[in-house]
Amino acid sequence: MGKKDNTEAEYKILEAARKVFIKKGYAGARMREIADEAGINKGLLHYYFKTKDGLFESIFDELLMTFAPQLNIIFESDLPFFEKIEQFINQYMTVLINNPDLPSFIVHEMQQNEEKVVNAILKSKHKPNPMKFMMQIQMEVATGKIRAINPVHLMINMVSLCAFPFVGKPMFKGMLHINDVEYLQIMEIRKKEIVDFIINSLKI
Amino acid sequence: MGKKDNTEAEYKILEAARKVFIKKGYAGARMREIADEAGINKGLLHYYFKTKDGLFESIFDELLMTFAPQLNIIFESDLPFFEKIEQFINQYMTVLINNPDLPSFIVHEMQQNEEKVVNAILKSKHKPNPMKFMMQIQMEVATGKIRAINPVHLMINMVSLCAFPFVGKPMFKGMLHINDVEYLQIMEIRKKEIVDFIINSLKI
DNA sequence: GTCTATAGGTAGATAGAC
DNA sequence: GTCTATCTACCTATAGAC
Repeated sequence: MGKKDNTEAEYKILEAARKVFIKKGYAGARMREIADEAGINKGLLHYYFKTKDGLFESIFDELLMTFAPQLNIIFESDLPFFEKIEQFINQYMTVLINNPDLPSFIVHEMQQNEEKVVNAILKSKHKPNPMKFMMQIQMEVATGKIRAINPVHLMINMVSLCAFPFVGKPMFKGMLHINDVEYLQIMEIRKKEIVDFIINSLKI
Repeated sequence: MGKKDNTEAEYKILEAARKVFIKKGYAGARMREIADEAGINKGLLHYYFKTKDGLFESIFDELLMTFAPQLNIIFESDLPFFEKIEQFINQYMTVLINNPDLPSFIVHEMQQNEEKVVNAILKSKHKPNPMKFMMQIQMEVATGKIRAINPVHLMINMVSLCAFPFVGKPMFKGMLHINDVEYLQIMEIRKKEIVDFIINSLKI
């Protein structure tokens, strides 16, 4: 077997690493399992990525960026208030539906290495900056467009209503006695449910 | 050193195991670290608990029970609807504020071993059964007491608004530039914020 | 019951043939 | 570039002294 396109092996390794790390977490993942998943040899992992830690960082940064820019859409856009909320919910839920196991992975690894991860986010050019959005909320309150509400909690509410159903998927699946496919269908319907829930709560 | 009260050593081990498992997760926890945390020898762990897996199960079942019975309070009580919601939010948030690292641990380990954990819950006498509560929601809608809302999503909303701020604590702390003490203060205020948010959303 | 010492297994990482 | 074989370190678990 001659030499292959090196980008292909590297790509297969990254794909496999993403899959295994997301499923098992950093501590639970095995270099052996990543190699098997990629269909290559264990030694080759260390040829492309010196250490497990290096491989992890290569994929983690990329995964973080799957979420952070989506958050910035709401925080920094100039849309009218209710439209901004609706667009954020739809867009964020779509990302989550397409990556249902990602939230659990992110929050777990963030907790394992809080300062390291938080610093990585803050240094990133995609750093979430909710201040503009929270000021817009206060403006809406001040001008009587919505009821008085604490901007910090409204922001937390929006993210929580979208993200937790994916983090707690096993629990809700068990309580509702449904399978993965049915759960994702519920999440699809949920886009509109969340928007209605928030908008109704904000009306004067 | 003579023999000590055996319940004391066992208690210290369980305390230490709970702390280390919650912080590091099953895969990341080390028997050595648990022994050190308990102030006893590594060999003694295996005297009281044959295996790491056995020690884990000893504490995990107990931790699960910290949450499930609280959920049943809302699902099975006979309180008027809005009072039931308020009591649930206050009670559940109090549990979470007193155990802020528990949600991340539970959801991560549930995902690692979904069928095993879900079966353990379903077999438990504290099994969460949201059916009664969801039927009450439908009754409120039918009698025109609240706006039309999907009971499944209202139930998910209530849990999500309480639990996610703890799962995503590192993220929110980073975004808001605050420390742990300040974060818990926000969570204390949040009890009322969540109740207001839900009640306002349900009004006709 | 509590400790020390160590066995047995497996993980990440390296060396070297091809 | 890709593989096999192996090293070293660490982790769980056991054996045995006290």
